[in-house]
Amino acid sequence: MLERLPGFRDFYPEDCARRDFLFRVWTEAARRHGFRRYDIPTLEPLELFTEKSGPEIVSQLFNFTDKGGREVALRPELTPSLARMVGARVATLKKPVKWFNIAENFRYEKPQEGRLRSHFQLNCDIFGEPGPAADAELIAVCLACLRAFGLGPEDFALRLSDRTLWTLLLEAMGIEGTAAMEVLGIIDKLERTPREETLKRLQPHFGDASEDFLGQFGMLMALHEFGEMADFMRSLAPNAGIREKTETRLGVWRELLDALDAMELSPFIRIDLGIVRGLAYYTGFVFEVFKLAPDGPGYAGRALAGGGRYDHLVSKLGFPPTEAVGFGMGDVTMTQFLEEKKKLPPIIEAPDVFIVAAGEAERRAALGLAGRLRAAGIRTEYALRAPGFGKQFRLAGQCGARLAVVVGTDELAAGNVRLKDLASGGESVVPLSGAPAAVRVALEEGIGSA
RNA sequence: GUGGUAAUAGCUCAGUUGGUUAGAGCACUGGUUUGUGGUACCAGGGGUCGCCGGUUCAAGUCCGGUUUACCACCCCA
Repeated sequence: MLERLPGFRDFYPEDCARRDFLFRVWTEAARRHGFRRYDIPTLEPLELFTEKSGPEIVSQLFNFTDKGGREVALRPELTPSLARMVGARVATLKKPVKWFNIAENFRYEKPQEGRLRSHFQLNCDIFGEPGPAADAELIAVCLACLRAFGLGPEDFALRLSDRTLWTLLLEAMGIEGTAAMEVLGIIDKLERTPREETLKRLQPHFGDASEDFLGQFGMLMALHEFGEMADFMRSLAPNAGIREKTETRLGVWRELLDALDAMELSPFIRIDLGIVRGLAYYTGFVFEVFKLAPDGPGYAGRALAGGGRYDHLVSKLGFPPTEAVGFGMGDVTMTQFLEEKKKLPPIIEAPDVFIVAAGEAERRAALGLAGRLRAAGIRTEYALRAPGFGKQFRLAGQCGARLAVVVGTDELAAGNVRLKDLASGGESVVPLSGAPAAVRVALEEGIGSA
């Protein structure tokens, strides 16, 4: 038997209905925040991804040589394509550019929980605005995309961190450039790495003082109040230059937190410098959204969403420098989360009416009626192979139709059809010619059983 | 890429120390029912027991390999 490729999913109608629901909620949330939808090709030149992430990325791509000899790859993410689109027209696009997209992404990785070889991702990005107002706006739409499902601060939290602050901290400790990037990488994995292993990795950068530095990282990451964090950062500044840069950055923090507070989003925000994110291209505020652990204060599972500022990416791809901030949110983890929280509504795919025809003679009239009802926008079903009368009613009940329309011998002879409200059992007789209008009224008001 | 666990009907699973023709519930199809349903009753279809090989008189059951899935790593959004 032929099987699916590993890491891919079939979507049966009920799965598709659920996915449509997810996408619809996301789309509406994004549009409410003024984001416009764009789209990009599924297949891209391989170079687009190696340019951004280096040649190692190829091992994680679905890539091949096409019939024209081009090296191509299925997109693993859409940020590079997006940066290209924006970069190509950056001079004429009205700023800020606020765009969103929901698309399938592919990665050649070993499939595991919450992580397949194909998944759909919502992406929202803002280009052309360097100030924290853009970060606040982006965080607002990200939170909205979760809240729109009925999830609240008791369900999830956004952990907010800052690459700029980390860079300053490391600079204060005498670590800069690529060494700083490496240390950030170690910090990124701190939560899931044993202490001894972390110390070993810090050794090349801090030598015998590794233990002290790790202690300071730990203290910083444990601070979740802005005031405490600010004091801690000030206390570490070794000279006036870094002190001034730190003070400036803390001012930007204050602006961001103030905007989030004004939008009444503070209950969702946790200052948490433990987040640095693996990607090298992030430059400023970064964040990840986690579901809260059912018991206790911690977080559970894989990140539901993640994002941040990446001001250098567009220029790195060869376009004019353009500030950018964005986030992504995947359908796999999101669906799991919604199921867990019972926030997926029952999917109703039932027709509005089911037509019951008495016999062959009535069937022509029934088909004609079906056409007219459907033209009037009414979801209409009937049995393709007309079984007995009782059987047709059974089908009407099973499919969940709200109304049965009976095209009966006596009714038809008088130019009528009979409507039956399948919930109340109430019936009424209406003229065949006026059936669509009568059905519409019956769907809205129901038919009393009296 | 490494290790652990698992794989029996569309789904959830049972299947004794290896022993006749591999079962249940749900789902599906038909009938009871050619003028009243969803929720009654009866019947039916559906399986190379993931795949390949081995041990044995005999394998769903034991052994080896392989594929896939899940879990933990590695890597990474």
